[in-house]
Amino acid sequence: MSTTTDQATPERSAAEGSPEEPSSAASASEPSDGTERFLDSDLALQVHFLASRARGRGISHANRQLEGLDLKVRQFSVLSLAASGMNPSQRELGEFLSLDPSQIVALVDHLEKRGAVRRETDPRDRRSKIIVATESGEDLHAQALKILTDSEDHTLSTLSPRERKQLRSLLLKIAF
Amino acid sequence: MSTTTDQATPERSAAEGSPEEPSSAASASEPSDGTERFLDSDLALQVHFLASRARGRGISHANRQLEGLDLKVRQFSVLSLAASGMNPSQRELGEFLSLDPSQIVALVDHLEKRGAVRRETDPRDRRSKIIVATESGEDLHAQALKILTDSEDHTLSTLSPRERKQLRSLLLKIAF
DNA sequence: CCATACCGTTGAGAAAGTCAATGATGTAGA
DNA sequence: TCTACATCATTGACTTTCTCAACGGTATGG
Repeated sequence: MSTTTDQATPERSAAEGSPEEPSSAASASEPSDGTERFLDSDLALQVHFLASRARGRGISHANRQLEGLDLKVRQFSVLSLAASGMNPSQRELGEFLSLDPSQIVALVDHLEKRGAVRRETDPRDRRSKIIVATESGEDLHAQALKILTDSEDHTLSTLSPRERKQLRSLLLKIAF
Repeated sequence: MSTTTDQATPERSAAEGSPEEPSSAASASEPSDGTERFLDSDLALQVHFLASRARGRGISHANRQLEGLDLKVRQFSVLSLAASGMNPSQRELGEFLSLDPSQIVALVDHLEKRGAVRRETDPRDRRSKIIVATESGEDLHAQALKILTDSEDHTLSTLSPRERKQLRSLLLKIAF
């Protein structure tokens, strides 16, 4: 798909004055800078590149929206599983989130100090620590989930409901 | 545009004890580990999570396959655009790859020392440096592209050709 | 000529990722 | 039972990646 009237030929580069500017912190977005001409490169065909960009945009936006809760997507992912009622251990958290156990420690430490989660020694295996959300943690999670849902809705705004479903389904197939 | 808060880039796949081909006689279920029970969590519905995991797995595998060329996906992305004939400037590289200009400097420095790319001052704007691949750089790119194509083929092995096309199309829509 | 904006570069510090080692605990086998 | 080995959370050291501010060289518009 090409909505560009531009071509790959390096003819000129500065014929347009200054398009616009990121006036303050509001609308803005749509980083359609002028690098769309690279969409024809073979790099742009690679899924890892597209996934990286999509992910980057999504997480970036989500993190901005979460600022009010002083929470990051990274922390939310742990909190979310802790609040899921599925009683994940730290090792499981690491597996599922593709994070090193040492990072889980730091994440849980942070959330625990904040009073959002609690470490509970698994009675069946005292080496293992089950991470569960506190009441305020569940509160926080509910608020964050709402914000993230809206954020994702924004991120996927160019996709129809059907396409969104397809996207999730396809990603799920290759994510595990 | 500068993305304010962004998250990292997990490039590790804890879920892989043995790279290579899974095969084996085992039943080989979806998740390599045993954390599939979390697929019902609301976290697993979030596109950013799925994209992160998919991306992590893909890049991780790709990087392993590229080890023989002593090249990383990150470096390839710059080399690829340099070898595209589109004469990208460093600023454009940064925009397109969502990387800070300072990171582009480091990446180009590395590739230049290796003799894969060359900095050419843009005659139209002497502030700007056009990055072009050398002959050996184009060679390297060709080899890497082949490896990455195979790698992606492996990463997307659970998807039909039609689904792969859909996935690229959907990601493209939300990546820009 | 001057003010302003942009490009690449440098440097510093924060965040994230990687890896090895350790204490506590669990498990299987002699 | 005792013993060897594996697993879990944790710590610490280190590398990579990210983010931001500042600076010199260059362009652009008065």
